[in-house]
Amino acid sequence: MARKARKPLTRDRVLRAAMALADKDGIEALSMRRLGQELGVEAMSLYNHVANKDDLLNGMLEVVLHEMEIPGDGVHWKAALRLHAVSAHAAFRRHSWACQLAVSPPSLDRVLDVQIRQMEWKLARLRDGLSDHLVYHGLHALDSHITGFTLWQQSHQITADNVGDLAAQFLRMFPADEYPRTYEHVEQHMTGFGSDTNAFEFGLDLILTGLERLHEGDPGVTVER
Amino acid sequence: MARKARKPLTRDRVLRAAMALADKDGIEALSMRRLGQELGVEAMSLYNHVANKDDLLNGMLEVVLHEMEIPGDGVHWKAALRLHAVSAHAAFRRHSWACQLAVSPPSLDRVLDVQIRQMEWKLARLRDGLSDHLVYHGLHALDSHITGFTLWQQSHQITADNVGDLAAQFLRMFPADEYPRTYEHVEQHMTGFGSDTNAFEFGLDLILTGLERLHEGDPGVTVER
DNA sequence: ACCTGAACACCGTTCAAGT
DNA sequence: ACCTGAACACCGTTCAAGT
Repeated sequence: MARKARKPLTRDRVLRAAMALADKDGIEALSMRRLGQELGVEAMSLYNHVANKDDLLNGMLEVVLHEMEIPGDGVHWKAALRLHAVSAHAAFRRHSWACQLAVSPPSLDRVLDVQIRQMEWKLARLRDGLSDHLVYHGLHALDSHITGFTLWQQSHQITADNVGDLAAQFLRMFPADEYPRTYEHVEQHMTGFGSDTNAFEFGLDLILTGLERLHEGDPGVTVER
Repeated sequence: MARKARKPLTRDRVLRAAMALADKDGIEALSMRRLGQELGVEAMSLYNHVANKDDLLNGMLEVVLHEMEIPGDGVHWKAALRLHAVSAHAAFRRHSWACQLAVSPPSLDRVLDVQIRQMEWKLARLRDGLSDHLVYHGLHALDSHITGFTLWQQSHQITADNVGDLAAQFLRMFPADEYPRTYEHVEQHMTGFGSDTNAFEFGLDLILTGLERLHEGDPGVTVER
């Protein structure tokens, strides 16, 4: 039997293993002991490559943020922001633990470089098409949609292991006569009334087009200032 | 000295104490041992009134959901949904731990009655003004804004104890020449360029007005179907 | 320089034992 | 019926000790 030639432990290898574990078994399964085990090492060894667990989580988030697309300057501001938002959503869906981390950062006293660079880019592109006031609120609307929709979507996700329970509960709790709208809505979800990818883009377009309309001075769009 | 006449422990008293603790010290400070201590009882006693910690968290969330306003039938669908969304946002802000719970429920196999009733109401009101297809996506856009914006807002919250660190880091990380837009944006936040309550309503109005426009067959609003 | 074992202060939860 | 003490199987993290 071949002797297992263990590769030397590095911060990068620790991060990758942690991401793989979180992707597979969920972020709640990621413990220092379990991660060490996965790497064939005692948990305490990890502290040679990572300051602590928060540092580990921060590092994992950083990798995911780098997976998000930043279109070049040739693209129109609205299309560019749309592309970025869609790729951000996709990255968060690939790593279901990441959006949670992005929105409730383990250590509030650290901001990642990549986060600031993305923010700067988004603000610059918004400014290409909108006034100061709309840029300010537009960033909030855009960012909150990216993370908010993703989290909301995850909370409604039906995973393979709870689909049976949910189906049974569904019939018990949503009787068609008592909750007709909800029954219909859930039915629409199950019959593919709208695909999941389009749901994200639907809200995204409401925001982007709404912003553009406001900039054009559309009086029909009422927003207090 | 007066003998402390301890009120009998009930599920309700446990829930209230847990909420008070989470409101004060954050959800991460809420442990069964700490909660028992707060109630003058051993942690194990709590299991007589609560099935387990997930049940406790579910109960806490339920109380918060009941704090959200459901306007009567006299109100126009758009105004009614707006009022509900604003009151939901306010409830989540009063209990900063609740939105996290709503969006990543501790036990996925349980849906709260109040959640279904609210969903039914929202769908009915949306249907008062919109077509089937818009109701379907409209609910997603609305719900994801309520929880998503709140979570996003919380992640950017500056609390009293980290304001010093952030101010220092701010100057170090956002040099005006390197990140001019971000610098300006953060400055706008600090000088009250837009108040926080309006930020939520800004995005809310983009969604509600956008939905209405789509229903009126506005060709300028491009959304794939 | 990196890894380890033992230890510390925490968790949620069970269960037999008390009243 | 309700509360408790001891215990179990977990956490993150420290630190002296090994190589």
